[in-house]
Amino acid sequence: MSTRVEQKERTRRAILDAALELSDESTLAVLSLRQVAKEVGIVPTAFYRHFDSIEALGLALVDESFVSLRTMMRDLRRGDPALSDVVDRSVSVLVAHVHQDRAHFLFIARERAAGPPAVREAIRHQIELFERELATDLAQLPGTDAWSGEDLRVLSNLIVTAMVATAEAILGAADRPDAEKELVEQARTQLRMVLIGALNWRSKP
Amino acid sequence: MSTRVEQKERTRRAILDAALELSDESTLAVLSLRQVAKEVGIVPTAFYRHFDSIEALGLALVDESFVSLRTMMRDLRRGDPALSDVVDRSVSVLVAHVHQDRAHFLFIARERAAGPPAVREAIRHQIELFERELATDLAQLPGTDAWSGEDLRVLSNLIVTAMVATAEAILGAADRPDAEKELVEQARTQLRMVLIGALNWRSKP
DNA sequence: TGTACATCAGTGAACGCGCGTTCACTGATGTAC
DNA sequence: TGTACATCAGTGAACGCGCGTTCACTGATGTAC
Repeated sequence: MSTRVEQKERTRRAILDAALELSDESTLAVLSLRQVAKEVGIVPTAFYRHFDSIEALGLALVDESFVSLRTMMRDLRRGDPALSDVVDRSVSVLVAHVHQDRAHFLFIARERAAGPPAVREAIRHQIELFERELATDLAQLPGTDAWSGEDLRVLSNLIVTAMVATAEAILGAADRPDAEKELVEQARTQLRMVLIGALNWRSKP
Repeated sequence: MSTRVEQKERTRRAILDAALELSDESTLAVLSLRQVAKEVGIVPTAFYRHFDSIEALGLALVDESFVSLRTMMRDLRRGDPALSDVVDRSVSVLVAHVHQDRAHFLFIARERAAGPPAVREAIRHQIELFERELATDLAQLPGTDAWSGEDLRVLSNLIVTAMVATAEAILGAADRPDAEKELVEQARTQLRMVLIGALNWRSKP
């Protein structure tokens, strides 16, 4: 096994980790190549051996973050899709992943609104893929036979929007367990309200 | 009437407008005092006659933006609170205000996620006030008698979250009227779904 | 196995630039008498 | 109304600093024979 290749990969990882950690406190937009290099312990010019620019680094971080989100999605699909406790389980899995992957969630939350256009677009696209997957899952639930594909998509969008907002609120409530507990309860109630609305919904013909 | 005071106010306005326009393309965090001064046509040091820092300027812009949102809220409350067309009217008013006050909405959308901590907190606080007002309005609707105050708050949060997401999506769909039309239709459907869920909801005892 | 050469991640000096902030200033506007 | 003084928004030079990017380089690792 080539030591040189391994070493390069290790440095690349260190750059990604440093950027993630540094953008925890501000934004990719104010992150300087020199700050990242200093944090990693390399000279600024060595950065270019790994990425063309901070923006390219940002796109790599988006990819990486959504790999983690897909793992969450897989966790969610595992187990009984019965409606009874699907809400509680979904919210619990979301909260667990927000804690486990805090840095990635924080990164996405920030850059979604304020990142460079290419980064924002990449995030928007990934969230849209997410919504489509959720729509497919929802179509499996009993009681959705009368729904149009369009209405399934609209419902998915609403659920994803609410879950994104919950994740962002939980990130903001770090180290305030009581506030987090309230947010979790709120998210569960909201999901239940939405599902009750959904089950009483009939698509226009 | 003092010309000196008027002139100072005019320069202050010009600084606020320039900052709003410049942060349209990026974020407050990367906005430099020198850029703003250049845009206004004053020397950088003159900035300090009006604001202590870019962050203080940001807080002033938050206040200003929410004045505009309160105008929107007032527009919404005007007219018949009957449930029949409350959804269509609410979404229409939101869309109209997003267009009319595009710069302010864009500013809030960005800084809400990526602004300096004090700015983020100010925005969070204003949105919370908003939710409370909405909860008060919802309590006037027929069919909510059986609701707890807590559930009213949770419902308000869900509605505000969905409307914020709609506003942000519309800002992102600038100059694509067909995409905007779809977003408007989606927002209406989502609000109807949520209200149907709400009307079939009974708070826990 | 040993040698000669190629690769390439990381180095370090240097550049011109825009930044926030300081300071003493200017001159038009405002005020007291 | 006229004069002498005070106020203060805006000026302009200067500072030290961190920035992205260029360039020629070094020396350990990898490869061909």
